Amino acid sequence: MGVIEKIRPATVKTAAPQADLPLNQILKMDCIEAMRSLPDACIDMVFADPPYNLQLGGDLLRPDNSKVDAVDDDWDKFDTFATYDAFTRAWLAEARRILKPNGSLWVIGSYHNIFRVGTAVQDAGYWILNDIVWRKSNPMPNFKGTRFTNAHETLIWASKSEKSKYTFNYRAMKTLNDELQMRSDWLIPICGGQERLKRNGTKAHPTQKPEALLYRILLACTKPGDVVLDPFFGTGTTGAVARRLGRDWIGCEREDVYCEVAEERIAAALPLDESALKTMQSPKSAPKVAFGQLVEAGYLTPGAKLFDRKRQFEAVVRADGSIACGAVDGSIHKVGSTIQNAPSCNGWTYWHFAASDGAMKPIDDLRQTYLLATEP
Amino acid sequence: MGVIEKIRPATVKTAAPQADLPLNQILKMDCIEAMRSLPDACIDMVFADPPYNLQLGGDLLRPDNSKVDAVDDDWDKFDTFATYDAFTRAWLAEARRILKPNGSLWVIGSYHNIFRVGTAVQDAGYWILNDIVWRKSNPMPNFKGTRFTNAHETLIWASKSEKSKYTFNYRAMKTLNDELQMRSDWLIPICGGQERLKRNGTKAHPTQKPEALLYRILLACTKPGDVVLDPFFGTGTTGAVARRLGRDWIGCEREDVYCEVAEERIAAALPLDESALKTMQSPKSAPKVAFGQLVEAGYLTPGAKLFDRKRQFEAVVRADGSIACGAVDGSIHKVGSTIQNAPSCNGWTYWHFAASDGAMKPIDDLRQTYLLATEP
DNA sequence: AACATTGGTGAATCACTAT
DNA sequence: GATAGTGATTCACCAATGT
Repeated sequence: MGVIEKIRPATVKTAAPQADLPLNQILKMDCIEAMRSLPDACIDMVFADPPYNLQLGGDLLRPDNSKVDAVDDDWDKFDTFATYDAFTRAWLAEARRILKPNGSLWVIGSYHNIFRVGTAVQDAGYWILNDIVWRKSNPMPNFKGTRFTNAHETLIWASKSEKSKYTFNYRAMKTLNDELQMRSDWLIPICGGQERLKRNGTKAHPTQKPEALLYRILLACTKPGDVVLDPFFGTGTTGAVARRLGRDWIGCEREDVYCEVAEERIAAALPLDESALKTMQSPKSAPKVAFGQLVEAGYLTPGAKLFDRKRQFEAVVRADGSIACGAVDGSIHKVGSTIQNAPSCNGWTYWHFAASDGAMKPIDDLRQTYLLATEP
Repeated sequence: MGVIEKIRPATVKTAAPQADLPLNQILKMDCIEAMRSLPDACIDMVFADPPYNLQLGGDLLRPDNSKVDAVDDDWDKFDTFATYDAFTRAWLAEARRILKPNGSLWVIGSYHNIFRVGTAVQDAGYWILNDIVWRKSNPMPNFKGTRFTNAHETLIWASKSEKSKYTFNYRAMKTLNDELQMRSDWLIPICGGQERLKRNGTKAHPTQKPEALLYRILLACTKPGDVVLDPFFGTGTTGAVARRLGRDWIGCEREDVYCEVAEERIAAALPLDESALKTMQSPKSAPKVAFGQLVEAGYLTPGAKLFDRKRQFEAVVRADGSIACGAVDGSIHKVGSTIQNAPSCNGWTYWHFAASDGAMKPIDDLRQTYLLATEP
């Protein structure tokens, strides 16, 4: 019997002062302008899929309106990069302002732009937690045979600052990946088939992202009820997945066509019910049990003997829940670390007791039994 | 039969004025100084494995309390991003000067530094051709369960300029990859076992790269007789592979110990061993599918019901790919074994879902469908 | 000889709470 | 803010030893 059964339901979040946020809406304007209309520290996650190419076509902010003669290729390139960098730094700064202190940022890009974005992320004060590789199971081939098949895109996951206590649902990710830690390389098909949104028979958006990608991101790094903002909303993949997973969302998008498609799509995306939303929890969210409680409750009698797995050490349980091993005494953890000369020790798994059948079992088993018996 | 045999003989090169180059030698000095001693446009490829600027905190302990041997060498320490950027731009500029017009650059890094390096590569006038993901088959886990397992590093491949007629041995790569185009994600084990160089019983260099990685790079982007320069030579992986493949090399390295180890190693010039060849020839990973992927991909919706063949038990699919059957929850395998009180259970064949025609089908059918749809 | 068990390790930005 | 206490946390591969 595992630990899972003991997990309490998600604690109810204290009424968030978010009543004035434009939740679950598309702000039909430039993303920087849109973010400026929001208060500081109100967003749990920003997911951004910014323009990749550097052919800006007047779309983006140009710090000064000077026109550069495209005589020198290198200079022209530099100007283009500088313009893109300025735009990137501007939206990243706004995004960081509206992020809560423990909020996090996801950005996706390809080799055309991701290095510039990543540098700007670091310079803006974010703290990179991982870079993630989206491996496409069905990428477009390199028709000319001149390069390697460009079969992946890169995502950056960063917290607002180095000290942030960001959300990472470790256990849910491990469960999702067949009880192995989720790695930084994800194999996910590109968006096609029924999922690919069409408008007048052609694809509605050139770079629609697969829902599976957003699903994993939101499941990993947000909690139900969190607010996710997407500055480049497009056809609303972020909104659709957020709604399904019981997260609130805010989108920024200037193109009317995209907004229409996104609104239809999200309306059709049904939220999951609460039981389906539940994910595997880490044992640390289970109520704590002090070793002394087991003694009080009679699961172990004062005077009982505890052993390490190899029976090299023997300790005696005392009435107050401390244990003594030779001259060393104290908590199960402290004695364990002292006699091993280790910096730390989890006494629950280090110490064993002799069960009625003579087998040695970790005292953590007793804790589980106690939890089962005392859970309301 | 390896791939080597398929390589065409070197096309006759126009009399190369390279008689005065320090071929197949280690220049025992700072790499910028070393490159300055070389003439313009004399190198076919630069492969660089620069310091990553890891910025590690305190010690990291494994679950068994042993200490992780961190990279704490002085050569990896930089005060600020600005210092690191200046260093990066300086060596990239020298490297570009000594590259032939059709030469190309490879750089490897992790999320700590690769974004800054990539930005500098673009700003220096190089033209990025691909970014390549080295997926590690055996990375170090994330011991604390705080992030995704950092399971890859990133390489950038760039030509000297946009107009360069760079070398890409498309046919050799396709042959190496079972007659499929070589993709931008490469699965290669980290360097260990016999290949890992030791000095006094401990690793000679903290970040020795696997020969398989260099093998693929040199095979793809150089011709026999080409000159490869490595500004951060370390223990000479680049030199060893270059020699085996009939390429000339030049290394830059300041540390005497690394130079000694590298010289011995290259002199020994071991032929590729069988295991290394195998890793290079069969880069495809086993098509393993986690149950959670089916949920992410929409093959099963959270909230869907699963049944055993006799419909005695019913379980609900949850968002993270766990299932819940009454009070029991966990993976499809664990829940199956628990409710049957069996030591183990193959969830794929035990659990069934109701197909659109009402028939009960094992979820393994979904896995097969998914594999067919996503097989790379 | 063949197989099972144990121990070691790899470019890592690796905890949280109460006092 | 610093310190101390509690206790959560690992995958693949290789080498050496044990059965």
